[in-house]
Amino acid sequence: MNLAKMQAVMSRRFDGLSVHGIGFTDFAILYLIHQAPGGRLRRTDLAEKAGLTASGITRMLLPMEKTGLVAREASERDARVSYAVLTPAGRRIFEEAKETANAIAKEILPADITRNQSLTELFKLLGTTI
Amino acid sequence: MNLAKMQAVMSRRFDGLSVHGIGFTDFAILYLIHQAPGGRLRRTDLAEKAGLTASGITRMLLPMEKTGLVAREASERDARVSYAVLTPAGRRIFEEAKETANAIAKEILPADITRNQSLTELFKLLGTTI
DNA sequence: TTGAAGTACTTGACTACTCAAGTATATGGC
DNA sequence: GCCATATACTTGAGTAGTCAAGTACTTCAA
Repeated sequence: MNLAKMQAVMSRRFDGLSVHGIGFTDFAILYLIHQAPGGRLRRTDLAEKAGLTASGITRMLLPMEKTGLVAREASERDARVSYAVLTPAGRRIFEEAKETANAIAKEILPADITRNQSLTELFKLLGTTI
Repeated sequence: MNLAKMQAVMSRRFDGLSVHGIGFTDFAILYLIHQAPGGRLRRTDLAEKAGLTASGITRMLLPMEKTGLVAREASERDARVSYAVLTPAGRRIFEEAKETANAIAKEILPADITRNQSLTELFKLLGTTI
């Protein structure tokens, strides 16, 4: 229950990203592509990292391709895979949204560093147990 | 990102509840009604506790009313509110599903108590900061 | 070198929500 | 007593996913 509520509160808070015309998941996707080696990610890997299914990624990326935030790039080695890359517009929106996201994160997390630390520690913990 | 993934993994794990014919949110709803004082909850309060909107509750409860897990109870004082209560069938299913949920939770959480403790502590922490 | 099994992705049909607007009732100040 | 404002809930339309099935390609072993 706490988890569901927490999740609900989190994504509600990050609604501030909508000023950039993107949602929380879109931001996550831009982030993941941005920091991937070579600035590109196979859709399958993107799905795994974002905690979605492959079909979820197809559907999320469709409007993002239409509005020109991300683009497809074929693989030279494997005709099945297509990479997701950021367009210049996508990079720009991501940088802007990152500022907003950071501001929101700072607002949510207390200034108190010890708390912040236990938070990251907690996430680490959850990462290992799941 | 971690949060989204964690949430995804969690609800995937709790798919085991489907043997009882209910999902994770349904279980949460049964739980919340069950442990409410008087065994009943205003739909609004249920929404707040479950981290949903009022309309989300309306839609979740609709099939649960049809299959006879929960029922409506009018308020004597306020004609606007209707309480959600468990039917005998709902109570039975809840008790059965609780066993399953506990088993899943034990499987997910490590036997190590210190970890478990920091987990609950973390949740407490998040409760205060959000 | 071919065919069986596996992987990457898309699509159709569905679920579980959300928000905005609407209905019904309650409350508090005048 | 009556109106403005607020609260509880429902409903229509839309979004963000899921799963199962299908297509296209790859790999590997006989």
